[in-house]
Amino acid sequence: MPKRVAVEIERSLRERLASGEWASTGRLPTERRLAAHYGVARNTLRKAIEGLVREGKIFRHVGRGIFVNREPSPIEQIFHVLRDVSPADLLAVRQIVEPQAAALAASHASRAQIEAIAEAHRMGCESGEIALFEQWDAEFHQRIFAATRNELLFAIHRLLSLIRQQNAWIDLKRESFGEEQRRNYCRSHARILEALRRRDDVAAEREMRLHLEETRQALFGRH
Amino acid sequence: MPKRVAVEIERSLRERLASGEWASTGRLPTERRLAAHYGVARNTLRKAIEGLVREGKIFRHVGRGIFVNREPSPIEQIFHVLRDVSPADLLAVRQIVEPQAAALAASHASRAQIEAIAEAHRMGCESGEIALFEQWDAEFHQRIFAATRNELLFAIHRLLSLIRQQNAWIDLKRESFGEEQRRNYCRSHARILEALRRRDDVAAEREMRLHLEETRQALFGRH
DNA sequence: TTACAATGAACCAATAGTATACCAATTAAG
DNA sequence: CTTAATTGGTATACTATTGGTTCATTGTAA
Repeated sequence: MPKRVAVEIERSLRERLASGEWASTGRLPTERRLAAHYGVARNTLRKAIEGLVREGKIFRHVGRGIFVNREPSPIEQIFHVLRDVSPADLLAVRQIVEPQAAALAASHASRAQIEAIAEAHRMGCESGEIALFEQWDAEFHQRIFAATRNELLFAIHRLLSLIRQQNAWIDLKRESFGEEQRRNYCRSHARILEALRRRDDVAAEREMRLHLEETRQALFGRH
Repeated sequence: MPKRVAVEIERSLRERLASGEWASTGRLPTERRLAAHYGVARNTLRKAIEGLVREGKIFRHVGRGIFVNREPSPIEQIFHVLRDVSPADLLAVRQIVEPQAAALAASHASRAQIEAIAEAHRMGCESGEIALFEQWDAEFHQRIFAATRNELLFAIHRLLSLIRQQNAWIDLKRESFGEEQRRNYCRSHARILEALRRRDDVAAEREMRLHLEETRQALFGRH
């Protein structure tokens, strides 16, 4: 029978790969070098590595080379997801988290923190430009999370803010954002702030929920 | 093989930056000087520093030069917080997020996803060792988040799981975790699963809320 | 002979790096 | 204030290397 050199080479490459021989640099020699190393034609070597490619143990790029498939760390995996989250998913999470955060803030906020929230509300309502309003709008929500006195909750909110900043679909919102909408938001913020001042966690939760429903309709229309 | 000089230079610059070589003046040499130092074209050097710019470790100004950014990037700041979150804060966030996630799962889960949740429940109840039970317990909750079909929500849950894994205070829980508690958890899981099977989002939310209250009492005692 | 593995060669397309020029913002000297 | 030099930002042309592909040819076992 024919010598079947390819399967021998494939076995050898599997061993060398498992031994971590290429793990440090993360890349293998070129096909031509490997072929020369095994004293074999490039076609034969390509047959030998096709199985490894199909199994996902290695992957190749034209003009670059052959690389070992390194499993990304859990954190890397998570952040890979965060890069392209849909606006619908983001809003759904906000609708889960923010009303409860408002309730917590009503219970836990210091007087200074509530005044900081009030300041953000006032600056937002008084600001003329849309860009400035959006900045104070973000500040308003952020200060509510800070007032929960829950570091983890605050961190999650900053994470959500980061997603909003680095995703382009936020521009869609800006187009559909007029003067009337701005006044509505301002009134909603006022009701939330009022509930916080009264330390009324139930009302704060409700008003924040209504505010986010308002936001949802501005983005996606009513259901 | 293509030399990939840029990657090497990027690694070198990362080291020199971390070592504080440019910390005193706060600025790096010009692109042309750095390129000459590494004996490389300016294009290549620019590729090498693009990653550092994207991560916010350095920033550039036309006509001025390249400067080191003393402030950690937003993501680094967030993760610095995540490293030492109190168990109380973590549980509070779980109590906010997980009941709503259960409700979403009841509405959005596929039949296969519900069966996957049921499997995790069954394996957990049948497992003899505590360690094995905890593994399936985590899997139970994770699969509920997967069933929400909200990628961001799923990512947040994996983030919370990471925090639990890398913080040492989880050991406190294990000490206070007996056979009776395990049976209680198993019954709670069964009620949650039943609600999911009925597509009853209100019941799923309620049962998950009760389950987390149960967890809170196991950790901190009753209020 | 026949079937199949392997060879050797050629060419394509993608990528990395080099070299060069020009632009716009900034800075410093006159 | 004006002007020249410096610096990062950008674009283009060119070279070399690498994986992707095809094809004619050779060698060997059935």
